Amino acid sequence: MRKGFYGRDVCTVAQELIGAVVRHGECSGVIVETEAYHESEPACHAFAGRTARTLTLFGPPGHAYVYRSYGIHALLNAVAEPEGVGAAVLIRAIEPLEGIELMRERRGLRALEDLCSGPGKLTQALGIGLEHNGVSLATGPVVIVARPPSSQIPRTVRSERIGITKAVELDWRFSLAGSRFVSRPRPRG
DNA sequence: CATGGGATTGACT
DNA sequence: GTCAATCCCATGC
Repeated sequence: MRKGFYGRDVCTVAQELIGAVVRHGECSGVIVETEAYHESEPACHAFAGRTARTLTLFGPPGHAYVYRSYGIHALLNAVAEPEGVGAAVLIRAIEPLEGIELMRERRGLRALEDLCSGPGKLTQALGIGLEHNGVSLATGPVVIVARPPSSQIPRTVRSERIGITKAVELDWRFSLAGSRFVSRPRPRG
């Protein structure tokens, strides 16, 4: 992504990441679903302030924040807002693009729609783990690349975030309209 | 130091 | 629809 992309309002970053490509090694996919999290609202890990766990959330924008969820899954976020502000965009689903056979091996599945249609699924498919916490998304090994400027601007749908118990009223979930690679429950429309 | 809950998934009824 | 698996760490005593 261009310089300065991540250091802006986290919702803007979340919406504009739809259509970008995330890549790790030979595997890649188009981002079709994201959620924004900000230190000002209680669903965000940064809400409680700086801790050992959330340190990268407050670090420079454009780096990966990877953490373990429910003791099992690694979830991939892109740190946003200026350094010192705790905010990140959760990558919730991607449309598989390259390295699909390797993704199928890692996931133990064949169906394209099931490979990366969830935040824990896509990290497993791409081979992303806690060891990638803090890496730069510009230099890798996990990178996010902008969609071609000539390509059409993706039509996005805005809805409530998934799986949280606090600040559920905020419409901070963004997904690619009509995509069958979005996680469930699907946004209305 | 003990405890409890979580930005989930997959297997099963 | 229900439910267990499994680990990090924030919180409270």
